[in-house]
Amino acid sequence: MPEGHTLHRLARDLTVAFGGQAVSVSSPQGRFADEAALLDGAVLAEAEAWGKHLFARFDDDRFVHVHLGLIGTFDVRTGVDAVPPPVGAVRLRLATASSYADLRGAIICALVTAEQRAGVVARSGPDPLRTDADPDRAWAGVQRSRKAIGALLMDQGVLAGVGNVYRAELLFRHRMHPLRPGNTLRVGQWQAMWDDLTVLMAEGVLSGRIDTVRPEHTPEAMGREARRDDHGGEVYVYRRHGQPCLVCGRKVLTAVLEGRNLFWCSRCQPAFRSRAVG
DNA sequence: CTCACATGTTAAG
DNA sequence: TTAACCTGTGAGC
Repeated sequence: MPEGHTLHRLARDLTVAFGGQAVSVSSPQGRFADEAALLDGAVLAEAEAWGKHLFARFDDDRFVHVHLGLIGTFDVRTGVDAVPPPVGAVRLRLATASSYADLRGAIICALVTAEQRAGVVARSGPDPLRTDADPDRAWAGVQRSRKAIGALLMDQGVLAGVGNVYRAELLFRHRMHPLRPGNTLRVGQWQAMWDDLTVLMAEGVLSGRIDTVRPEHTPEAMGREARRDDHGGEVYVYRRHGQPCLVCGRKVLTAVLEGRNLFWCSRCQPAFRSRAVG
């Protein structure tokens, strides 16, 4: 679940549920108990996402900084008759009379200052989901790097919010080999990828899923049987290794790059060949 | 039921 | 490079 779209969706839901209200803050699991006591009863002004980081702003410019990591969840429930007892290891619970939100398994849950929040933002690249994002900053990071574009897309200091699913799918949609060096891209290629990301991820915020298959390639349009992926969306290559490419039929390949699984089609995303020699 | 692995990142070795 | 975070899902027995 937790790529950038998930965090932006969560920020929206938290703001709707708690924005402008005094919130009961607790830590049933205990690891956030001291901080929760300091915040208990304070007004939550708004929640905001920056890449995969989430910040909930409380009175006096205090922020709860959350990063879900790989396994974290933050469940927001509104319109309840009564707030139920916590289930499992709830590190942070926000609650009002009619809403509650439970955080479990997060890699970061901390009470931070505005300065600390600004530091996280400063270390992040532009976020395609933010209207104030500057794609040229990301291009600068891509253009000067000899690292693979498949690694740069996941580098949160180059751009913020892309995870393994969006990486695999964006590269497929642009027919780009994951190992192509960043400094071999043309600016037009990067602009097209960035523009595509802003649309795809904004759709992801609305739907809560990652859907990347174009209408002309859906199973229905291709006369194939419909299919459902683990994560609930329709994708071209993510975790489809060994299965036929939805466009050309060749087997989807997989490899590990910097500790993360990579997926691509060898025919649709041919290896990049430098023009420098020969 | 138990086990491995996952849309992520940091810190220790 | 590996463990930790410690949830959720799917595969396999």
